[in-house]
Amino acid sequence: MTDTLQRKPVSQVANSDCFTEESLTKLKEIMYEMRAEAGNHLFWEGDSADKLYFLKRGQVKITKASDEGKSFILYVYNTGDLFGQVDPFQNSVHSFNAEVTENSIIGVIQQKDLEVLLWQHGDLAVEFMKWMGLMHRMTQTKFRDLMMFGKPGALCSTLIRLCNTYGKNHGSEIVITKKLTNSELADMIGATRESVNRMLGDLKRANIIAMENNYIVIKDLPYLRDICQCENCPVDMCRI
Amino acid sequence: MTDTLQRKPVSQVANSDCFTEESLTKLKEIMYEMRAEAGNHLFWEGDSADKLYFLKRGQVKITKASDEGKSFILYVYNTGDLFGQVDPFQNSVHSFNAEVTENSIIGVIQQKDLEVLLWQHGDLAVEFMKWMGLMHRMTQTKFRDLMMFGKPGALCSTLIRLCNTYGKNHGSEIVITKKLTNSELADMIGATRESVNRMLGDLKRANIIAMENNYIVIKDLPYLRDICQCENCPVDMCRI
DNA sequence: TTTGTGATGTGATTTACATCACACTTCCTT
DNA sequence: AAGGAAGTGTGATGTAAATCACATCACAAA
Repeated sequence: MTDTLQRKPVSQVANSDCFTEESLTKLKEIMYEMRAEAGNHLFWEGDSADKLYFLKRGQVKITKASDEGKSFILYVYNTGDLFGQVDPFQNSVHSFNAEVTENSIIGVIQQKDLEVLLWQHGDLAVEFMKWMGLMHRMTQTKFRDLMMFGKPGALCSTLIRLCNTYGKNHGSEIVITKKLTNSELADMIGATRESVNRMLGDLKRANIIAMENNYIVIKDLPYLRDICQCENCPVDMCRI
Repeated sequence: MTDTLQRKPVSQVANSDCFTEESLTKLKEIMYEMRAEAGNHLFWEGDSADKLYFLKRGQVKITKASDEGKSFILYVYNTGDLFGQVDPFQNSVHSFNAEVTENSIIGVIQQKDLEVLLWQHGDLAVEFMKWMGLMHRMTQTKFRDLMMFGKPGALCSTLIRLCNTYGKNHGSEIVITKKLTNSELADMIGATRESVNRMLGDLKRANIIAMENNYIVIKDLPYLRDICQCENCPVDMCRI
């Protein structure tokens, strides 16, 4: 139940860990591989949503842009993550953009093929349902964190999620092994760069976090937990 | 594509409409029925989450309370709605409270029984997956609306969702056939009662909405749509 | 008929956060 | 090595929304 025990030894956990080796193999069999360059888009809002994506390597951000030009980052997916929309409508469209932020290798699954697979393999269907449930809960808890505890709470929640996704233990400290700009963090919590900068400054001054050659280091995780009333949920759920 | 065409003739649409009659029957066969009085709780956060609930009659709100006593309403479920958590963890717990707000008759499905059913019936598994996808998107779009367009945007989005859930056409106007207090609306958008009151006042003065014996009537839906940059998504998704 | 209770409506004040403006740093390029 | 771009840090100011503090209203119960 301690902070360090809960976190897995590896620095990066993928949401496809929900699946057994066999199920993942079955999914991989119906994928076709594609490459996408950083800066491209996998899909735009309004595009029809009938595919699932398995990120074999790279990074994809799910974002939403407002009319005034502000951008909101809903998810950041990394190597090993599975994402996409499964919808009951024939002509369903995406509500968000998928921005490729690192050169990526992506396995694409057609919804029709997935349906056949789920139809055939009950065990996969059950695992898939659990994976979907997990992703939904991740959205819900993030929603709660960003709505209920003000911008500082949203930032602390995001830092915790970054720990769970990219964290590497270093004694009692946790290094977030991923460079992040103030602007990126701002877009993740719906705040401005300036606000994030000031909040991070406060946390540094209070010795809650520190910077080590441009990586954020968490020195006092319980403090962050306290601010966003974090209940120490499973790392697999509490992610970016 | 017009507003009136899009809305179904019945004033209330249930999320279980995602399922075929046969599938719903299969689900009903593994339910056991229970009754719950208004004011009780179906579950509290921290309770183990291993059940699904089918609301045969009544109303249940999914809420979250902050330490400072503020309450946030995540969902409002009504007759015909299916809800609950399906999780990959053995000892998974709820992150939210389920508050029974009207005397209800509820069909309870054990996760284990559901798994067997999905395992056996591929067609049900596919439908179930689509239902889960729809619920997830509902959460995502609500998240976006409440985060990106300020409190007025959040309120307009909520009014539109209320239309899609409880709306009844009356000529060019839409009556929200459900009494709502300012406080309730406030808890749905994470604002204060006073703010909601002022915003509703503004909308009334601008002739966007009106009150008719304590029911909200929407007189200018396009205006609401504009404020929260609503893209006219399917009514089944854009709900409370 | 009064009294209590929950809801609405509204002003004054405070607070949180965005916006604007600009200096400073890093590091990449050619 | 100089110039530029991208990022950081921070003050001053503006604004949305919360908070506080009441007045009023509707209506049910005593």
